[in-house]
Amino acid sequence: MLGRLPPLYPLRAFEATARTGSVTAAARELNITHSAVSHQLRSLENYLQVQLFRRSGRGLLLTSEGAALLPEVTFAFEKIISAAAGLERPVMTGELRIGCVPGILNYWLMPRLDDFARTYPELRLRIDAATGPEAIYRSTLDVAILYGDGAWTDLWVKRWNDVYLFPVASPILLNSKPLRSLRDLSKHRLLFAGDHREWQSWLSDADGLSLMKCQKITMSDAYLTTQAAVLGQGVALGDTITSEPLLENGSLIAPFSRKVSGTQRMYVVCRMGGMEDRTVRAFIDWVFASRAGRAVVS
Amino acid sequence: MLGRLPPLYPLRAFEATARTGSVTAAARELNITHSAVSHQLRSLENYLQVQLFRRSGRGLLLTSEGAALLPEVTFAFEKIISAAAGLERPVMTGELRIGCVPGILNYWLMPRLDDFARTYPELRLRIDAATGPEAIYRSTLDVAILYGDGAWTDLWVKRWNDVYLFPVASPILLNSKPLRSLRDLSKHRLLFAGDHREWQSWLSDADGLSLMKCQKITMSDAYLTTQAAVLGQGVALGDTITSEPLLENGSLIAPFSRKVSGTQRMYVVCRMGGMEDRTVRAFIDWVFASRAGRAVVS
DNA sequence: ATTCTTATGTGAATAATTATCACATATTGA
DNA sequence: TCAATATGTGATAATTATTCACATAAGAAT
Repeated sequence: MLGRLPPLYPLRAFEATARTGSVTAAARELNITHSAVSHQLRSLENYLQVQLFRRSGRGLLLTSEGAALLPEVTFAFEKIISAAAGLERPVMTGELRIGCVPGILNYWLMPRLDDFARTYPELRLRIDAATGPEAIYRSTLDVAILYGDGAWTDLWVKRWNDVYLFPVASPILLNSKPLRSLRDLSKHRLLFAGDHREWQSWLSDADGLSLMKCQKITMSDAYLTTQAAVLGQGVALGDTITSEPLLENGSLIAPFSRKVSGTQRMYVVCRMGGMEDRTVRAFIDWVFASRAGRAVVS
Repeated sequence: MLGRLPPLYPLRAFEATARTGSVTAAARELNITHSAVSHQLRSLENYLQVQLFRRSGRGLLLTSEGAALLPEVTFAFEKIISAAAGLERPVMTGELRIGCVPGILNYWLMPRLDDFARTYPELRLRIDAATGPEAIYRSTLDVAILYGDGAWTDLWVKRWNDVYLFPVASPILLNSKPLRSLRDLSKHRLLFAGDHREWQSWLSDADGLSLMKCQKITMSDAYLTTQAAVLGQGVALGDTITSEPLLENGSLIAPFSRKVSGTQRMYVVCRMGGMEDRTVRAFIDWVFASRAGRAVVS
């Protein structure tokens, strides 16, 4: 190995960017921010002293040097991936205990679980609804997808997805009782998950109104409010992840386009050394690879 | 790129270790410590959940998994190196001004300079003896190989080599005036470079003696004392780098096997943004690749 | 056997790199 | 012209890589 290897992570950023044709797409693929990719590209160009892209405002274009580099690098990385994947190693066996907040569990995880389970047929899966990390601490669960502030001590935590909130209701309900303006909301029943903060934040973002005096029903979690909304029981605050399939198949309608970001975020969590467990890591890798905002499973 | 890339720097450590068959050799090749390589290997095995080496005390042996991985990875890295090297880019031209402490300059740099110059035929080189970083600050020099404590502010500094010191003298001198024991030293003339600290440290390491009362000559740098030793003028403190060729061709003899490490070290230095200059980086890369302790140029 | 020398392993601390955040800038298209 | 979308950037945070200082282990040398 006489020559010198260029910095490898910048190179991987280049590869993904050049292949997808976009910094943003590369960032999504690599599960990092576009900012990180942008920095890496700059540092690679600087290191190689070659311009790899021509910037044209909104998009990038490979220069001839970049175009020459891309296939070689793609090939090399694919070689590495396949070599690493092809290593003989024990089949994944044992039990993996997964926790998940109810909404994501029903509308995101359940429909995709088959994909994961199929990959590790020898793995026994146990799925539990969980709203906090307690079961992880207690070692009753190995991994969990949770909503919160991410400040759970002594746990391995990684941000998974941001959540954006907007009102949703059943088309049947809206048919009988229209919802065209904010004012109309007061004629509806509002469905609260947990506390009132999220609705409050949406309303105040909408026009500075605070909670209007209309009927309110509070339920323990977003899954229940969403289900209630589907059944025409009232207007819930849906989120980008759980409501997506319901909007798509027509079970729900989003009468307002305004979205506010949730007061907290989605995190993937396991115990401190948990990532050393292959099954845990496999699940976490899969969760990030299948992450919302990417290709949707039909 | 569906699969996931394993951590790349650990992978590069694996490649070098597996290819050379030794952690130490890999570390030398990568210009990092064996400790770093060892850590990386462990973390790669841990990540892949595969044992890549079988440890047998003093050496390593590839497992069958490791053996399967090696050629693929070597191939991939070579592909990357050749692709990066093959990029169209301007020939290196202009002037590169190199400074070096006199001893290394004469006994290490000079004999190897041809190798560097041949690689960049369009580059005009200017070589100066330099004992400190002043000329770098003044922008009279672009890079330098210096002896010191490395604490030069506002400069890019990287440790190059440690230096070990031991007495050296001409065989002719020793023929006429033997030097078998420490006591014999007092009958000789000692040659000091700069200050007395280095001799003092060797003597105190040898038997707690401080500077004995024998004749002393002080010269400005180690090149002069070494030359004086070659000419039979006395006993100098040679170092591992500069004395090596002289010991090899018989111009000098090291009557004692005891070595002490120098009070300071060798560093490669340039101005802060200097590494962005391709010629500077090329030289620094070359200096580290040709570093003492590696293959010797005949 | 005992010491020397050479090689690898390890935990804690440091250095360096990579990634994020919070904006800024620029382009396209409604 | 104003959103909406995409990239760029400096400052900061987080993560990785590397060193350090010492431990361990096995051949080689005495």
